[in-house]
Amino acid sequence: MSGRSTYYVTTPIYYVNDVPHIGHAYTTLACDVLARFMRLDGRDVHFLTGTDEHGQKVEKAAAAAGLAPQAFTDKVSQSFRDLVKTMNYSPDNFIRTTEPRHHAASQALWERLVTSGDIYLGKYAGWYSVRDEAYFVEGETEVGTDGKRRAVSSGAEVEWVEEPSYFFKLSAWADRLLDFYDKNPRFIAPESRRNEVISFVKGGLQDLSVSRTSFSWGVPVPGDAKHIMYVWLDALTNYITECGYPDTSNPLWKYWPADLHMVGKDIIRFHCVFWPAFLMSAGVAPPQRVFAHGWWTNEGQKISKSLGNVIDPVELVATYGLDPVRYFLLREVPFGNDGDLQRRALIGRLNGDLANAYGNLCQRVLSIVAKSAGGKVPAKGAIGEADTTLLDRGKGLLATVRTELNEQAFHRALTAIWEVIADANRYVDAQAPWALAKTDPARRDTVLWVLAETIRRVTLLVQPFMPDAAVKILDQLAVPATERAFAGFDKELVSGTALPAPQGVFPRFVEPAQDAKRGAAS
RNA sequence: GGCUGGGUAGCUCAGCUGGUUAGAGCACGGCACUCAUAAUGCCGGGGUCGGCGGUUCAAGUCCGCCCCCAGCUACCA
Repeated sequence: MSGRSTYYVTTPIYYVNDVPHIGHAYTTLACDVLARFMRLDGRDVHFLTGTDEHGQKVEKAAAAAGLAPQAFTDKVSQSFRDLVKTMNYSPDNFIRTTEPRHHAASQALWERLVTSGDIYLGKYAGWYSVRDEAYFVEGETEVGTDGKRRAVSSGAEVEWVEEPSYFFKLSAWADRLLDFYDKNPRFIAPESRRNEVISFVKGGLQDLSVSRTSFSWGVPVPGDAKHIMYVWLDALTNYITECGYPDTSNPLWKYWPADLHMVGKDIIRFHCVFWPAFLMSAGVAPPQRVFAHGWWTNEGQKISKSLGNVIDPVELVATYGLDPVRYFLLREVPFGNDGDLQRRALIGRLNGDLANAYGNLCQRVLSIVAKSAGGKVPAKGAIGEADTTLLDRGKGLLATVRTELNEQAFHRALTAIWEVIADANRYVDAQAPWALAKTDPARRDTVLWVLAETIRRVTLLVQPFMPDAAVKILDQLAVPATERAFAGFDKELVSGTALPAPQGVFPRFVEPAQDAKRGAAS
C-alpha cells in the first residue's frame, strides 16, 4: 500500500506590489476549504501559497522606498502572511520566489528547456515608453494628431525598441497542447474557460519572450547573466520548486503533479497554455486541473483603485466576523462566476442562513437538552420512519459534499448542507419535543438525540468552511477531537455523555441605526 | 468583426438526452406554534421561460433569423 492518496492544491503566488484585497482572500479561501476538507477526508494534503517577488515593478518600488529589493519584499510580503492569520488559512507552506531553492529550481527548469531545444536567442521588440519603463503592444498605443504614438493608458510617448531576449518555442506546442486538453477534459474549469483556452490555442501560438535585460531583480538565466528570466517562467516554477524540483527524490515530490491550481480568471492563459507547455518540454507532468474563478464587484461597481472602492478583507472580517465572511464568499455565488459583494446580501446570509437556520437550530435543540433533558446526550430509543429519514439525509451529506468539492462547487456543497439544516428545523416543529416532554419523555429524548446527531454530521461538514464556529458547536456536542475527521463520520453520539452549557455561535448582525449614522455625520 | 457562454417569478438562480397544472432560496402577504438568537413551520400572490417564425401529437428544452448582456480575441502581476 502506498498509504493515503495525496492532494496538492496551490494558490497563485501574489505579486508584492500591492496590499491584499478581496480577490487574494477569495482565491486562498477556496483553496483553504479544499485543503481542510481533504485532510478531514483522510487525504495527504499539501496546500501552498506564497508571493511573487521579482520583476521591474518591485525593483523600482524598492528603489523609490530607499530599500534593497530583498528588504523591500521582506516587508511587503508580510501583509500576505498576515492575511493567512486574519482569514484562518491553513497552508502547509508559504513560498517566496526570492528563496535560493526557487532560483535553483527555475534555473534547472530553464536548462531542461534548453536541452529540449525549445529555447533560442532572439530579439524582443515592442512599443516602449521610457516614462513608464514598460512595453506596450500595438493595441495599447495610438497615434495622435501630431503623428506621435503614445500609450493609451498613460499618454506617454512610445518608441519602437528591440532588446535581445531568449524565446520559448511555444509555436511548436499548439498541437500537443490541444491533444493534452482533449485527453484531459478536467484540466480546465469551468467549462466556459476551457472553450476560451482551446479557441485561443487553435488560433495559433507565437513564441514567448522569456528573458529581459532591462532590469536585474530576478533569476539570472543560466550561462548568460545579462538576462533575467521573465515573470511567468520564474513565477510558475514555484509550484514545482515546492516539491523539490529538480530533485525528484525529494519527499515532497510525491505531491506532483498538483491536483489543482486555483487561479483568477485573468491568469488562466499562463496556467493553461504556457505552464503545461513548459512542463511537457521539460519532461515533467502538467498539473491535473486549473480552476479559474471569477471576480467580485462592490455593490454593483467594478472594483478599482481609482474609484477607491477596493474591498479590504480585514475590514470585512472586523465588521461581520471571520466565519460569516468565509461562508458568504463561497455560498453567495456559483463558484466560477463573477459575484457582487453587497452588504445587504452578506447580512442576509449571516442572519438568515447562519443565525436563524443553523445557529438557532443548534440553540433550540441544545437548550432543551440542557434545561430539561439532563444536560447529557439524550437516550436514543426506538427509531421511527421520520427519524430515519432525517438521519439518512445527514448520512448522505458526506458523499454529496465530496462530489461537489471535487468539482470546486462550493455553493452547491453548502446548499446541500443547508437543505439538511432546513429538514432538521422542520423535524423539530413536526416532532415538537417540548410537547413530548409531558406525554412521552422517552420519545422526546429520541427526537433530541436524532437532532443532536444530525447537527453533529452537518457540523463535521461545516468544518472546512467555518473552522472556528464548527469547533464551538462540536465542543457543545462533546464530540472528541479525535473523532472530527470523516473517518469518524459514522461514529454516532453516545447517549449519556455530559454536555457543556450551550451558547450561541452565530449572533445576529444588527445594522447601526440610520439615525445614529446621520447624527454622527452631521 | 469572429468565437464562446448567457437572457426563466421583484432579486439571485435550478430546470439531463423535448412530454402531466414551469421550480428553489430570498423578498412580500396571511396563518400556526412557542423549544429557540422577535428564531421556526405551513399556506399564498407573482412568470406570454428575450422577440419572431419553424419542426413535432407535444418545446423553456430542437432548428432558423433578430435583439440585448458578459467573456475571449497573447506577453499586464
